[in-house]
Amino acid sequence: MYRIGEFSKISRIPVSALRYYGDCGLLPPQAIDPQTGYRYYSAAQLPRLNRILALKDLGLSLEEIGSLLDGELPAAELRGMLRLKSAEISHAVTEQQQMLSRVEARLRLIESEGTMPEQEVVLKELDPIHVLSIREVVDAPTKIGDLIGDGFAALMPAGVMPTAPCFALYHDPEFKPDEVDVEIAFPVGDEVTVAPNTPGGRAFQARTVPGGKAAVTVHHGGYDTIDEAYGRIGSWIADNGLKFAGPPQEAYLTQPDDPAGPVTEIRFPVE
Amino acid sequence: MYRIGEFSKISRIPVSALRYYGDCGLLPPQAIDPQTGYRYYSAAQLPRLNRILALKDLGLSLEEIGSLLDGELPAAELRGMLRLKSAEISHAVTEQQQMLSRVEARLRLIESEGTMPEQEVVLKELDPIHVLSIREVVDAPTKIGDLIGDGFAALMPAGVMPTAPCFALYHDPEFKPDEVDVEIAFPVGDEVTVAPNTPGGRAFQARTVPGGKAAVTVHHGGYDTIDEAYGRIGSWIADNGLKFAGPPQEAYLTQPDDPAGPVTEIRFPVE
DNA sequence: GCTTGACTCTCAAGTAGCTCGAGACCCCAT
DNA sequence: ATGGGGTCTCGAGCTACTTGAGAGTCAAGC
Repeated sequence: MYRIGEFSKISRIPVSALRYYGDCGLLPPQAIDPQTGYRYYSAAQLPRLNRILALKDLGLSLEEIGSLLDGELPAAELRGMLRLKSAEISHAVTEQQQMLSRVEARLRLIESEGTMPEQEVVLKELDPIHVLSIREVVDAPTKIGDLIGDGFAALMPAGVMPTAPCFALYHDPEFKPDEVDVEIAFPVGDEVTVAPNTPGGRAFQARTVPGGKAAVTVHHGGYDTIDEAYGRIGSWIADNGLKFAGPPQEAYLTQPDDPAGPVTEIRFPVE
Repeated sequence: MYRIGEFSKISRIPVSALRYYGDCGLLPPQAIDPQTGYRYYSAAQLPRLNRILALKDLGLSLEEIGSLLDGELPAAELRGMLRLKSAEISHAVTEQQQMLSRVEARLRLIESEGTMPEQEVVLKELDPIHVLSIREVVDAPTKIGDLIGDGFAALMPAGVMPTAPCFALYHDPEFKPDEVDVEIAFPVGDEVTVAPNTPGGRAFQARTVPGGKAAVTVHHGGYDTIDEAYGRIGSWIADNGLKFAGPPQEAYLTQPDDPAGPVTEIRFPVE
């Protein structure tokens, strides 16, 4: 029978960890002196301790280990657990590798630029969103503002309030400045399916814009400099080895009269 | 100005996380109503939030992000930080991969054996340890017990108490049952350098057994079945792609009169 | 028998990055 | 005035321990 310090020395596990394993029932001491509370361990407990360590080494949590050890090892269950773990770990590995490649991309970027960019591109998960939208081919990007105005003008009096900032979807496979196929979407509750025509006589369509992963960045400033944001997001997508997966979106996050200037969010569905 | 729920919707960050970022100074709300405590955010804060997310995505902690953002980005420091992170992540990746291969080795083992072994092999870090030792070539493994007895008989009267269980080192490059080159080591304090000869007339030598990683398992039971443990540890080392790195050790963890039977720990320095 | 120093005990708090819940307050529409 | 949904603060919970405070224990030397 060893005292905890000696047992710690021969097992090479810190005293505090041994106490912890004891307290949570994983490795109770062989005996506890009822007078002094001293824990006493025996060498015969090393196999159990080693099994705990080995399972921990496989990435199992102490709780999982406990149920395995006390459940007398139903081999099938252990197999299932390990298969799960294996999937989990290989998922973690690919995630880490992606993180590594992101870090390295960022390092290259810093070495070439000498500094960090003002705006970042991040990957986000978009929820599917139900909208009322109008789609039209316009001959100049500035007409988009008019479309939005018309849309609001039709919806507000009808008592339909957008539930999130409105946004545009660009359906052109490539950009043509004098023939833009654009859809203006107003997020609304799921139950809203009809709306009056716009002042320009256009009809709303109710549909659900699909969700999924998207590369997202924001542009802070006038519309004439928005190309920066598009350039940034494009090279980020390339750097991270992703692919376009749907029409890009442009969300208008500020009121037209915001003193801090307009803020636009650009979202490219990817992968 | 958005309330926290709206800002959460457009940033797709949970309210609780926004509050947390605000509380720890990373992203304080643009304004807080002093009457109600309501937090108000503006779209102009999205760039900062995105930067936080991007840096978090690179694996930086919130504290590191804070110091980078508030320290106005000394590019050199950021570079250093990222290089550190990069090394850290690739280290984590190789560790995870090793864990994965251990899990898969274990899975294979279960599929072939149908159950889990009673004893485990684990990798531990050995500390260098100062010992008094006697080395001799004996013609039968059973003579090792006599050597240990002689060693104790010499040390105890001289007031030298071992500080840890004594162990044997096997110096043979290969095993020969009738000619075993064995060293019996008694761990002692650093300051102990001399001891009387043993009853058999053998001289102690003071030396430090080097530390390092070792594959460790314990054998519970008589010496005649210790081959199981050697077999186990040998195949474990092979399965995990390690190499022997020094003479194996056998530590005797129990007193000869322990009612639960003897317990022996076997350690193979590796890599 | 007393002191000293090493060891051990219990209990509480800290770690990172949030999430969740309780109980109270606020805002807006009817 | 009321009701429902949003928001507030504060505290606990998550993992696997580590660290520290304050008190009790053990063995050896005087």
